Amino acid sequence: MNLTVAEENYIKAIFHLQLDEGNVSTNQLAASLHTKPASVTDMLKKLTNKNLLNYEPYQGVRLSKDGKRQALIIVRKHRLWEYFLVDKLQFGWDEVHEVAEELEHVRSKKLVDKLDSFLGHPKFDPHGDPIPDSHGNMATIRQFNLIDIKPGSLVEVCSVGIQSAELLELLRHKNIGIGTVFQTVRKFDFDNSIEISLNNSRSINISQQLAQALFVKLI
Amino acid sequence: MNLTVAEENYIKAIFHLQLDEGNVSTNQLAASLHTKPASVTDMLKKLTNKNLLNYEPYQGVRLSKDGKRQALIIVRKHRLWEYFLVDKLQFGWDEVHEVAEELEHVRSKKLVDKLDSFLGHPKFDPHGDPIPDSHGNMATIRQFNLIDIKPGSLVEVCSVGIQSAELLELLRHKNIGIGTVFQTVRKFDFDNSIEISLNNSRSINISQQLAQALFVKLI
DNA sequence: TATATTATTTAGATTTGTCTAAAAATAATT
DNA sequence: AATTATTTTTAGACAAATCTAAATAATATA
Repeated sequence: MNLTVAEENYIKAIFHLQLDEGNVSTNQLAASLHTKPASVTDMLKKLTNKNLLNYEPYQGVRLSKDGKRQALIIVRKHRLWEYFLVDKLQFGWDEVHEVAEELEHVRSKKLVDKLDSFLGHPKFDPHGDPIPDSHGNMATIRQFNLIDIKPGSLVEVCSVGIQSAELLELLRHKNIGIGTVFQTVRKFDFDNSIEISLNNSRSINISQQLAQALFVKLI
Repeated sequence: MNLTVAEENYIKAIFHLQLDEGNVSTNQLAASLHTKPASVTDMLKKLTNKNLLNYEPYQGVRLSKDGKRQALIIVRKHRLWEYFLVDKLQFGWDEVHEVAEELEHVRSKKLVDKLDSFLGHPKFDPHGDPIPDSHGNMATIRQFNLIDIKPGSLVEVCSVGIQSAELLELLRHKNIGIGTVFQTVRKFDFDNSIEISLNNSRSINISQQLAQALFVKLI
C-alpha cells in the first residue's frame, strides 16, 4: 500500500479529527486541509476504494482498520522527526511542525526505525504527544485540560493543544514548557483564570484561554 | 525561486551530466531520469522560462548561473543527508542513495544548515564526493580514475563512479571502500585488468569495469 | 549529394489533485 | 409541514508531469 503525499495528508487529518468527534465531516476536512469540500469528496472516494476508510455519502467518514494503521505510521514519523529536530538539531519546539510535515512523507521503514533507535526510542514528542512504536502502539497517558484541574493539585505539563505561534510566545514568556511542574492554587470565577505556583514560590496567573490550551498530568 | 520535486530532479541530473560532457542532450537526460525524450523537452522549456538553463532546440542544454546555484543546494542536501544516514543512523554507505534522494527535497534552509553543524561540517560524503558549503563552494579534490593510474603508485580510494547495487556488492566482497589505501602493482593489456596490493600483502585483481568505476587520489 | 538513420520536437491524450458553479441531500426554522 | 439555509456531491475545467505517435531537424552513410 503506497500512498501519495496528498493521500497521507488526508489520512492524517482524518485521524486527528476523529479523536474527538465521531464521524468527520467533509467541511471539517476541507477547513483542516485548506482545500475545498468538492476536492475532499473526490479524495474520500479514492481512499474508500483503497479500503482506507468507511465512507457513506453525506454521512461523514471514519478510518478503517487499515487506514488507522497507516495514520499511526505517519504520526510516528512526524513525531520522531520533531523529536530529532529539537533534541539533535537544536530547533525550538515551536518551530519544528512545518519541517516535520515534510519529513514525515519520506518513505523508508528502515529509516524510521533507525531514527527511533538513534533517538533512544522516545515515548513523547517535544509537544508532549505520545510517539507510536513500530507496531503502532502508543502511550495513552491520562492527561487533563488545565481548566478541569481542581485547586491544590500538583501537575506536570505534558502537551499543548493548539500549536500557534502566539501561544508559544506566551508560554516562553511565562517560562512554561513540556515537563514544567507546578501546583494549582485557586480559580477565579469571574474570568475563569487560574493562579498557579511554580517551584513552590512565585505565583503567576493563567488566563482561561491559556489554561484551555494546556494539558497536564497529575503527579 | 521555489522548485517542484520534478524540477529539482531535472536540475540535479543536468548538473551531474554536464560535468564531463559539454551540452547535455535530451536523450541523455531521458535515460538518466528514466523518462521519455518528449517529456524532457517539455520540462526543458519550463526550466528555460524560469531562467535556470540555457537551451537551444536541438542543441542540448547547460545550466545557467541560477541553475547551477540551485543544483549545488540540492547536491549539498543530498550529500549531507547521506553523511547523516551513514554516520549517525548506521546505514551502509551502499544503501543510502535512495533515501537521500527523498530527503534532499525537504525545503528548509535552516534545516540543512543545522544538520551541517550537527554533523560537524563534513567535507566529503560517504562515497567520497565533496559536500558544497552553504555558499555553494566545495572542495575540488584532484581525483583520478583508477584505470589511468600508472603501476607502482600508492593511492587512496576517494569515490566511486556509478552507484549501482552490483558495484557495491563487489566492493564489499573485495573489502574495498572509501579511504582504502593500496598500491597499483601492474596492468594487463589483454583485459585491461589491474593487480593491486592491499596492506603491502595480499594481491588482488581489479577488472577493467571495476577500475573505471573507482576514483582515487595519489598519496 | 541524395538517402537513410538517429535525435529531437510537436500534437494530442492521460493521471492526479485541485478548482468553480450548479444540483442534490440534509438540517434548521418558521 | 413547508420553506429556508447549510452541507455535500456532481459535472466540467485546469495545471503539472507524464506518455505515445507522428513530424521535423540533424547527422551519418552510401
